[in-house]
Amino acid sequence: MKLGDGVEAAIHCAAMLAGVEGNSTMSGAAMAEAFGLSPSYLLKHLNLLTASGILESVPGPSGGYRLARPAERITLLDIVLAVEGREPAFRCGEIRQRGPVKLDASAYVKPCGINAAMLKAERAYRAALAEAKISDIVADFMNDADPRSIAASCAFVERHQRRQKAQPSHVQSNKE
Amino acid sequence: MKLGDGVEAAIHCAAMLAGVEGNSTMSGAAMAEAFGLSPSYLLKHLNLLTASGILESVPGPSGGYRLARPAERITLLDIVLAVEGREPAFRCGEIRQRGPVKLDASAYVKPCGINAAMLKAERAYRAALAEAKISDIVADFMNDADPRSIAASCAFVERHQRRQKAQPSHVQSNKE
DNA sequence: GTAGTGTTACTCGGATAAATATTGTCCGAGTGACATCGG
DNA sequence: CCGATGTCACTCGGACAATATTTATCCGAGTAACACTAC
Repeated sequence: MKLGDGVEAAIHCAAMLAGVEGNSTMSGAAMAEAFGLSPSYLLKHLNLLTASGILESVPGPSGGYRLARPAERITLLDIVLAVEGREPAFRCGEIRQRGPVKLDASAYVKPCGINAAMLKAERAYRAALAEAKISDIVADFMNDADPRSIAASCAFVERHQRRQKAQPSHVQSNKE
Repeated sequence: MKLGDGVEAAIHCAAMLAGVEGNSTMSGAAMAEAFGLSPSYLLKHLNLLTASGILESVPGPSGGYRLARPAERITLLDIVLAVEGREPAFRCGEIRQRGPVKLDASAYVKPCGINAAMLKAERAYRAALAEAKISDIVADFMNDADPRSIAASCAFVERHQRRQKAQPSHVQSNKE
C-alpha cells in the first residue's frame, strides 16, 4: 500500500508541461532542476509516460518533452497506471487452493469473494483518479494558489520552454 | 501501487477465525498449513492484527488466535490498515518547494492540489473497503461457493479449533 | 483417591538473514544546431 | 553574400549499481496441560 515516489514527480511534470503552449517542449533536465530531483532518474519515469502515449519526446538539441494530447484528456489515472503499472494492487494468489486439502478444480470456479471486494475498492480508487484531469489540476492551481507561486511557475515555464520549428506529427509519438 | 502479499493471508485468516465459535481459538500453525504458507511468516502478520486489536492471542498449549470482536465489526479496511500501515499510499513530498526557486514559506500555505486529488481517491478506496465486513465475506462464501469447498473449510475449522476453559476477558487483548 | 508439584511440550513474540523491488547513477545512440568552408 | 557540409553539443534511451522494503527463518520467553509423587 505504498505508492512509488516517482508518481508525484510524474504528475508535477505533466502539470508543468500543460503550461507550455503549442508544440513547444521542455527538457527533462529543466524539470528535474525545478523539482530538485536527479535528472537521470526523472528521465526514467518520463520514459514510462512516453511509452504510454501520454508524453511525446523530441530528441536532439532544443528537444524535450511535450504532452501528447490536450490536458483535458489526461487524467491522474493515466499517469498512475503508466508509472506504477496497469495491474491491480491486490492480486489474489488463490491461497485458498494451496492448502493440503486437495479439492477438484471444479470447486473453485466461483471467484474468491475477498478478491472481488478488494478489486471493487480498487475500481472506486481508479474511478476517482479518472475524474481528475490534468487541466483541472492546473486550473485549480491558477485559482487557489498564492500569486507568487503562480508567477514563479509561469516564469520558469516561459524561461525553459523551447519552440519547435514545425510539424508536430513528425516526431516519435507512440500512439498505440 | 502494490499491496503486500500478507494482506491476502491476513484476510483469509480473519475469515477463517470468524468460523470458530465462542471463545475457541485456532493456532497460527494450523492456518499456515491451511493456506500453504510459512508458519513463522504468517505469525508476523497475525501479530500485526493482534497489535491493532483485531485479534486476540492466547499463549500456551491449546492456545491460538481468535477474533477480538464480532465479525460484523471488522472490515477489510481494518485489516489492510493493520498490515500495510495507516499512512496513505500517496505522500506528498512537496517537491514543488524543493526547486532552486526559493519562495517564502507563506507562498505554500495552500495545500498541493495534486495531493488533495490523490488523497480524495484514496478516501474513496478506503470507504469501499470499510463497507466490506468480514461477516459479509463469510456470508457470501457460504451462499455462493461450491458446497465441497464449504464443507472442507468447515471440517478444517472443526478439526483445528480448540475450546478454551473460561473467561475470555482474562487474556491479552490489546484494547487500545 | 485426591491434591500438590515439577516437568514438558506447545504456543506466541521478537530479533535475525535472504530475496526482491525500488531508487539512483552512469554511459551510449541519435539528432538538430552551429561553425566552417567552398562557390 | 549564399549554400552545402562536417563537427559538435545537447537530447533522450536503456543498461548497470546501491539502497530500502518486503519476505522468510530461526531461536527465545511464557503458559497451560500432563504425569508423577505424597498425603
